[in-house]
Amino acid sequence: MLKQTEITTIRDFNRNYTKLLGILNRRVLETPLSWTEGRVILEISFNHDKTPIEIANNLGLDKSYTSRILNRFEKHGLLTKTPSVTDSRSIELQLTDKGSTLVHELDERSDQQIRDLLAALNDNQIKQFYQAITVLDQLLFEKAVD
Amino acid sequence: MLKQTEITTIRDFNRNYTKLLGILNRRVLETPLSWTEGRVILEISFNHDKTPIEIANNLGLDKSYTSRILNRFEKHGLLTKTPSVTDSRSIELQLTDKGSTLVHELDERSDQQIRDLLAALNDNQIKQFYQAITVLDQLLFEKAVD
DNA sequence: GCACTTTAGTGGACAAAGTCCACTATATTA
DNA sequence: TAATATAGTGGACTTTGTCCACTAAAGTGC
Repeated sequence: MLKQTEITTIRDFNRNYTKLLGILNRRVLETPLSWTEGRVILEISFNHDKTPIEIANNLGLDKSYTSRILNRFEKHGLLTKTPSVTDSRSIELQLTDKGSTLVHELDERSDQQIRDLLAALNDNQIKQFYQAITVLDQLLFEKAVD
Repeated sequence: MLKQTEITTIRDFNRNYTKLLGILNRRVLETPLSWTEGRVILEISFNHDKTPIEIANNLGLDKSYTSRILNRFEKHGLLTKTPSVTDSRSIELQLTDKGSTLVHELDERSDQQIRDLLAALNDNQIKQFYQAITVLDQLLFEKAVD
């Protein structure tokens, strides 16, 4: 099926690509947030997660760890907690204006990360890149038919 | 150049892809080594690094941190250190048989990671995947001409 | 040769990130 | 109603990584 040289090519690409993204991510992270904190606040914003447990589950984090992160967010005025009306063991999270502003900033930096990634390419190459990404996305994440 | 929707597609792909690789990596990491330790021992083996400072530089690690990792490796019989003949401040590293065996095991697990990645795809899809990876690799890492 | 600066490796002290466990208070199930 | 499961929290801990200072050996300019 796959030759050893092809596996090696894919492995090398994966290593190089994740490394490159990691380097570009440093710019995204030039914020008060750590990598995981960034994922958490984006998860709250983007997926409209309402409770700590959802976030912990969706991101695969320890619930205790998540709890502490959310406490820090609250302390820094990024979100507010209100008791859940449907389950009084639970809590609902709302981003404050400050929190939303930060999310917006992270979002723009992430967009910039992509532009940086492609900065050295010309229009035709960017088109090729996008098409290749689309192929991978469909194959891995969208269960495209043959 | 890039539409916002395209940027979002790329961002989503990057997030999903790194997440998926991270999950598959857990299997690779079912060894006595942490992620960074794995990178270090592979670097010693693959790039034939001979000195701690080369490893620290190549992997972007703190030299103190690297020193401690290498000490652990020595303690666990994965490598031996010999004084450099050309620079007596420095040290040359050699993997022991045990170290080489571990590298081989990591290598096989990494290959298996790729197979797992593509496990749900049929032959034609695997071919498409490989071609797309090749395109990305050339565009990002091989400075291919237009 | 001799002062000066740089470099390789190490360890102490610390910070950041993440895990594990126990606990309380609710909710769910039988 | 009794037993069990779940949400959230905090204490204690480990792992991971950073920063700084130090020694000993090179390298550099003269």
